[in-house]
Amino acid sequence: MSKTEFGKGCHLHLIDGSAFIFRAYHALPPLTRKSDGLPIGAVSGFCNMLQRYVEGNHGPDAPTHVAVIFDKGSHTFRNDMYDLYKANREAMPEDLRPQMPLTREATHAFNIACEEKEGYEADDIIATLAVQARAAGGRCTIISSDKDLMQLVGDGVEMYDAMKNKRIDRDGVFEKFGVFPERVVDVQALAGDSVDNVPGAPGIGIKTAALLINEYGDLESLLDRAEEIKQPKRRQTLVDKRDQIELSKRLVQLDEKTPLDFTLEDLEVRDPDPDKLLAFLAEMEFRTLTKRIADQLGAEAPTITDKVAPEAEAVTVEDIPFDATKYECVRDAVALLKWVDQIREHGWVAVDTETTGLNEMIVDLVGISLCVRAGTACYIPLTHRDGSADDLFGSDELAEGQMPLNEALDILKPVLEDPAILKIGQNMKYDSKIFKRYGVSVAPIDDTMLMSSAMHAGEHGHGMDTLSDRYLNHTPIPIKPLLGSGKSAITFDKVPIDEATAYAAEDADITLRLWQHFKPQLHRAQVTTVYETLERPLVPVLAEMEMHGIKVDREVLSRMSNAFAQKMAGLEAEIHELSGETFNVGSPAQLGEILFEKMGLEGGKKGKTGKYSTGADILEDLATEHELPRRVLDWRQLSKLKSTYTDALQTHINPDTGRVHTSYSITGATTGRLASTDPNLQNIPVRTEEGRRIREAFIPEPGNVLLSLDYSQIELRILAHIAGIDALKQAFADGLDIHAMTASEMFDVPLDEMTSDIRRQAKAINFGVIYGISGFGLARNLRIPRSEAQGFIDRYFERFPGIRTYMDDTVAFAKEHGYVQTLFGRKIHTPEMSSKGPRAGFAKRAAINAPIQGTAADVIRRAMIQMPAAIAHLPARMLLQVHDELLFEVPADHVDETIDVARCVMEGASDPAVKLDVKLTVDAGQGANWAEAH
DNA sequence: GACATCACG
DNA sequence: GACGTACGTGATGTCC
Repeated sequence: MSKTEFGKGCHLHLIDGSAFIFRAYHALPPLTRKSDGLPIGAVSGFCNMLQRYVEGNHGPDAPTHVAVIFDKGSHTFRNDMYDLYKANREAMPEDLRPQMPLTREATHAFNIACEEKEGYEADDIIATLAVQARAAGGRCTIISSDKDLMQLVGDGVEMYDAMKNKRIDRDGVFEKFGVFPERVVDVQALAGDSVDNVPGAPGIGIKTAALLINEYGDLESLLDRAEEIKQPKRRQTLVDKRDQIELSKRLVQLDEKTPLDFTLEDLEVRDPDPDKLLAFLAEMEFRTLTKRIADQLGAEAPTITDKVAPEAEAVTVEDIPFDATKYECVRDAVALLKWVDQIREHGWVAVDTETTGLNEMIVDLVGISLCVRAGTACYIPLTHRDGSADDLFGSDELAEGQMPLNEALDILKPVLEDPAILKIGQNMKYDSKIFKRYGVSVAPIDDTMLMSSAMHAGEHGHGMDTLSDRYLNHTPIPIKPLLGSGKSAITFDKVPIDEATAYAAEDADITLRLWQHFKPQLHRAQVTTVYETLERPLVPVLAEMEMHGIKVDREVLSRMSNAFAQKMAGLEAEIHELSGETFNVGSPAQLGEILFEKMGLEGGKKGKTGKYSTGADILEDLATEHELPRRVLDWRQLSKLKSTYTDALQTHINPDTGRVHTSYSITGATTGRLASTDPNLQNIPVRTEEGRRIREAFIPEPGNVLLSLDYSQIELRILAHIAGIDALKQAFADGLDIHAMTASEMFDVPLDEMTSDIRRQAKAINFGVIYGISGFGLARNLRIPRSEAQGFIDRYFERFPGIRTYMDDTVAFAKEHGYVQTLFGRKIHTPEMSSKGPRAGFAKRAAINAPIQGTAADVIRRAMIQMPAAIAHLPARMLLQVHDELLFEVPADHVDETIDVARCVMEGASDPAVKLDVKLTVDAGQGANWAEAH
């Protein structure tokens, strides 16, 4: 094999292997190999990091040479100089030790050079190679954030912090040390390092060290001229501890002449051997990663055994009992700092906030609970009020024994924002919005609610009580007795601190246990990708949209409310006149009596409660013969618009922001769709002219416009792809009117002779197909005889036989597996599939619909997740999502650019995970309000 | 709190 | 052969 000589134009990547391993070990729960219980969490994380590294290595700056460098053994030449070097290092965790050789194997499996040398630290090898690369005229990037390596930066050598996605150059080093790389060892020699047990000069930290070095030029001059230092204590230290400081310098100085038995040329980038790589991953039983890499390499994924070692399963059972009396109430900084230490030790923490209500945009923070391992949790009360005080104003006084809110946040903020510490929550969107309002940006996160949704959508809800009952066999302390109900209900800040501690700390304890239960299961359920690409990344995106809100013009709504009230009064009088008595028009029961008893109209009883049904479709039929039903329909429309929209929306305008802030439920819909609440901004009227005008109240800030981009026929396009209907695909490719095309195919009418009525019928059929069509349903929708509707359906299946195959296959799959899947791997469980009677029909249709609706939901989720970065350079904001539509607010002079970018993201949202046979098309609209934009 | 009704995709 | 149905949501008002 001929090797390219390393030289100008070459780019060497050096990966700090030990850093990768420790980061992987602390970021993941203690995973074990299913078949024999071998600990493999760190190996798994390590492989994922390598994989992500390889994936990201394309483009102009790709490396030509690469190696992963490891530490070997614990005794190095530095121990010979100073026997206490790294003496206070904790022993390697028991479950990490057996994983060390596996990480080397993993590196070989990826066909990346893997180097280590007895007696030397990885840092020395890295230093030697970096210097060699520089000398040969090439460049070098050290993938690590270790400050000990910063002395190497400069002149073609850079560092890259993969975690923070940040390059570190000479300026970056200066930021960290206050000196440029060539003086870093001098500063380190003075400042010492408690982690590595480098003594340094007592009482001198990095800041002081940099100051001294910058003043005297370098360490040697400083020590020689130490007598000139003005501060007596500092002078004394430098004089007395000269030997210790010089030793420290030798300890931190990297050895750039490590003898190596390989050359730079040996590190040339090589493609992995698919067989070897996949065999290793399969041996580790990494199901998701094996499959993903197999797909990428175009190779077949090896099968992975499903057998479970009996002893391996037994140890996973959680035996620690819940005990609310063991929870700690943290009342001062000293106690809190102990918790911070524990959090840093573990690398993760379960967090829960207690607040004065449920609206994150309004409520106040009352307390915070933390948990680092099952049974070990605390509550930090912060703003509890003293309700027990006798004087009248007692309830406004802060209760005794709480640390100041700001002090607690100052201590917790670095932890909550630390990229190396995982914050675990149940519905973290809520807590991160609360924290955000107090200036804390929580990241990175895991969310047990989203994990449950990824694994169990369709099986049950994902609230904490449900999950705890189901998976921990423990019923949480109910909140009701603490807060009371009705008029006498209190807010959490009025709950006595001891009761609050038991309740709040338990929530964090439960959350941590759920996480430990769920995290290893994500892999087994094959939904890690769903969780990591479609669920978790949505949290910050939605949090930002919700907090930003949308401006609503109260005046417009108020005027409409008045107009509606007037019209309703008129209609009500007419209705009473026509019926001959005054009654509550809003009562379906009273209306039914009048229509079907007093007036004797046709259209009998229905409903389980024995009441007459007076739904819009029934009244619509009656309206052809009588005036009263029409009036009632009109009244109902106005009543709906007024109560649900023009009145209610006003109450949702936030007094501080003047905007309306909805809340999206990520797990609300089983299919993966979002749901919008408080208020629901996904059902603002649009279908009728009067209703549509409500959208005129949704407006941009002055100088801005509202921008609406929506997917055209996304569900039908996805159906065409999934069911493989060539005629439909072709029609979309040709940009045809899809409903007209369907009508033409079905009724043999040429497109140029199409009538709106025939097209309308075809449209109903197309939608019916998406919903799991039935003759009855179509008949009712089109108001045609059932036999005729059945004829349409038969004909449709004749013309598009692929549709029937899709439906049959989907139902069969659901029956066999108990779930169906979207194109992106989201699973929707169908537990009702095995039931008998009418429920089976529902389950069937839901199973047919779920992959279509769910895939469309996945697509727009992907677009939303990409959007913030895509529009970061623009002054545009994403405000709302309405299933297939995204609404933006943008200054008028950036409209076209925003449309281009957002459309590009939306139309390409399925790439590269899924290659659709059908192009996705996005329509755009803009205007001075939502009615104009849509 | 169940139910009916109706707003959206 | 009868059953009793379009899929997915949330908010409101009535009535018990």
